[in-house]
Amino acid sequence: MCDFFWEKAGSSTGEGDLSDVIRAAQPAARPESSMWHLPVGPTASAEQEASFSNAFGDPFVGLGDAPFDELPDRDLFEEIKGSPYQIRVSPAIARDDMANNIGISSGPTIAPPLRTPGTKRSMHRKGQAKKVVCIPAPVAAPSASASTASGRPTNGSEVVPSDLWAWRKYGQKPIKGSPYPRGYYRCSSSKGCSARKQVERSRTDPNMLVITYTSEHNHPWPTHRNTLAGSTRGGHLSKSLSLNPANHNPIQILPTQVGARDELNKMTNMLRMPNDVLFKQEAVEVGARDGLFWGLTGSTDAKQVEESGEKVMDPFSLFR
DNA sequence: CGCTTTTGACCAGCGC
DNA sequence: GCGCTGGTCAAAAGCG
Repeated sequence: MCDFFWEKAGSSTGEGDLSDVIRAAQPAARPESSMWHLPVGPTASAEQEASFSNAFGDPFVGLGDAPFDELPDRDLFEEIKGSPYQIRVSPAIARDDMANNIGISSGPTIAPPLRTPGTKRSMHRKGQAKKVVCIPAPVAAPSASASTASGRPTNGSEVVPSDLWAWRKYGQKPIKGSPYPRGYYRCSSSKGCSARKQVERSRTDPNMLVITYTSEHNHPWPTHRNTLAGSTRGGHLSKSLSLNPANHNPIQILPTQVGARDELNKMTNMLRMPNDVLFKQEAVEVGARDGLFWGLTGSTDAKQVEESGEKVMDPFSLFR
């Protein structure tokens, strides 16, 4: 299972119902909407893959605050279906009782979020901006899975998707009820930045990473990342996925941008590959290049774009 | 030297 | 008040 949260635009209190979410997602009202897409899971059917492919260029599904404690009723679900924003969840994490309660299949196109009880602790932190995203866990090469780039044993640490922000790990704790530890990261791009993120594997779907972002960055994107000394932050995309739920990244791949369409077609073909590799690894890269995760890019590419002053990213540079 | 990760200790909130 | 749990701190050590 992967926990889901609905984003209520303009609010970080975690309050509000799903209707607010849908209305807030209307393009006219929120053109800058930085919605997130939940990739179809590894068991996607051809039909689901097609739906996934068709999602290129679509707005993405919103995630964020407001724990969604109850399944939506039929009317609300119809409202969701009528919205321009589709809600996709991994079939692997769509519950059977969703279908029973709402009369839909647990396909990828539209499904209600999971029941997310929400811990008392998480609930008591009122007023703190929080975004939760679920992504396919990057699959590291065997040689890299057991140790960091610096050669230290990782003691079970995740291969954490990186982004343009510099994160410094400051703790790791085993979480009760989960076989996987949770890593704690803070922004090291700027002193005094309160941005934090937590990374853990979904306890019921180990192929998914649950990343919780807390607080916003109080500074612009770093012009360059800090020294990599002692860092595990490599620039290799197959091990390094970037995502930016704060939607601060000015570098985005859009289907209409030069070179992007061919790349998207390529991704579409990739998505038709009926194997786990696609969804466990390739889909991550597809998501990265497609903008399924906004502003995904390797640090090198970001630097190149920045230095050249261009805002259009060369997707093929990611293969170099 | 300045950065990183690792890891045990410490602290605070919550339930009983 | 006590114990459990999650979140943070800080020392140690490695890397470029």
